[in-house]
Amino acid sequence: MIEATWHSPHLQPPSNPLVMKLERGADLSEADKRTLETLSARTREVEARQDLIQEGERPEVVHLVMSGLACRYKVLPDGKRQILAFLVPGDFCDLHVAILGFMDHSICTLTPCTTVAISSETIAELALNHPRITRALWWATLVDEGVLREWLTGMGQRSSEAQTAHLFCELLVRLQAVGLAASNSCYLPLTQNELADALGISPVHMNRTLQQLRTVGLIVLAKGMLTVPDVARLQAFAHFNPNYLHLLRRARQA
Amino acid sequence: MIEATWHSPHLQPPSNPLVMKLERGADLSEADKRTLETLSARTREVEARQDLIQEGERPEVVHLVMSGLACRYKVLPDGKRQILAFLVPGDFCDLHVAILGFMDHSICTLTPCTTVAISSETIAELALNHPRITRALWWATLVDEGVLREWLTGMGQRSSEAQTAHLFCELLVRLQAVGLAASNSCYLPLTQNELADALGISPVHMNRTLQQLRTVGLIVLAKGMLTVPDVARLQAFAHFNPNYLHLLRRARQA
DNA sequence: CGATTGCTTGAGGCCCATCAAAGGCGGTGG
DNA sequence: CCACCGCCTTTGATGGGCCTCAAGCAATCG
Repeated sequence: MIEATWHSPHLQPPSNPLVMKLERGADLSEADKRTLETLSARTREVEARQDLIQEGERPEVVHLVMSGLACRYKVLPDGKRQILAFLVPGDFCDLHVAILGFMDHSICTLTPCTTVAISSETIAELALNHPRITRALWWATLVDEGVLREWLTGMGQRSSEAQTAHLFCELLVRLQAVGLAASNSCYLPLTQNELADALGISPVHMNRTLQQLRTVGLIVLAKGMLTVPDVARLQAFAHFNPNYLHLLRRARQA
Repeated sequence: MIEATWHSPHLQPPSNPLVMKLERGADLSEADKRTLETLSARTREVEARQDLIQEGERPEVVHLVMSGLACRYKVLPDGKRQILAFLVPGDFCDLHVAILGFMDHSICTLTPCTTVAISSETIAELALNHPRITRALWWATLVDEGVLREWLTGMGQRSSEAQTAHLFCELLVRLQAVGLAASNSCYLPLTQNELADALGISPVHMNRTLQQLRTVGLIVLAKGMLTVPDVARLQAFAHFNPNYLHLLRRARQA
């Protein structure tokens, strides 16, 4: 059962994923961490394949993913879908909407998710009284932009194999950063269809690309579990350089 | 001469492009506008094809384009280049670097440019004493992210013709927003090579794609001048919806 | 007037989309 | 408990979009 995998004991975040993530981007005090934990305490369970927000909406609250997997996406008039980002625990859905006013894309869950809705008043209060947290939130937003640039580069210039390998490297690192991945494996309950929509290729070709990566021994992917036999080799194959994720070295050593 | 076209009298911004742009994202007071004008007064001329910043750098200043055309880009180990964004007058190059610490991509001029370097102290002072300007700067950053999402969507899901048409629609609107385009035409001194690197296709295919758009009468593109005979038709062809540029309606009417 | 840069065109072939269909696998219900 | 169903994955066949290589042309410039 997909849900069980994300909730299985040894992959449960040892700490709050929001705190773990934001620590990578800013120096937070103990008080800051407690504030964030309180903030993310009031959770809500959402089923798989539910829209959290839709394009055009003007949400009053900011959504946050605390467990499960979600994605940003756009749908074109002809029905084609482009997945713009995968959201893992600790990721915000719509921090930007306070300034931009409305969503220019939608967000839906891919697996059952635990989410938190944070009121805009709370965000405003953070901005006033918690400068380090505010900085960390902006850091998270800017990292999202960095990831977007890397995806664009991959889609424009990399082969489908390299692009796929690169995505797996990225997800492994991001899940590790929130305590949801071992050193060379993680639960990744994405369908090939979803992967295809993220990489901009057809599902059939996605399937063949994965088979190719499996055949050469770069990945083991089955039953929602990704294992990377040789992480350095996969990273070399994908020319993966984690700089664009802007994780502090200090935090990485911890 | 490319330089001359950008400096030709009738396309000279009637007002400061930075002010014109930021007015689209926030309500600025007259004092705010004067502050921005003062800020952008100390300009520097840069030749075409010069790097303003390179990947990995930790610039001490924030760069701003006041005239000319520049781009964000990444180069892969095999030498392939992906252009991540076109920067037009009024656009910032590296606002994010104060929080992210280092550049995860490079920026170079495509035409001769006039740029401004703003010290990080000045930015910090703005953050402290000019909340509306600060908000406008964040707005600009978030719009950049929206543009990135749209580009990703185009690269993944649109045909090369639609993607190209979409880019032209975008640039026309963005240049209009800073007073550098007429209602259906603008100077656009991009080589087909540069366009190809932005769209993620080969230069040869870029050439054929442009010919196709010309043949069906959607665009006229020659000598660095883009003319769109029927803007609504081009927008319909590209399924262009300017929402993602987040230009305030209020300002759009002005 | 060579040299450089950008644009254009042709030929051949690969990558990838599309269409179609068959085989797992979990879940449901009789 | 097994038949059935839906979702996902896999496989084959075919065609087209796009890449690469290669060469010719136009415009600009020292």
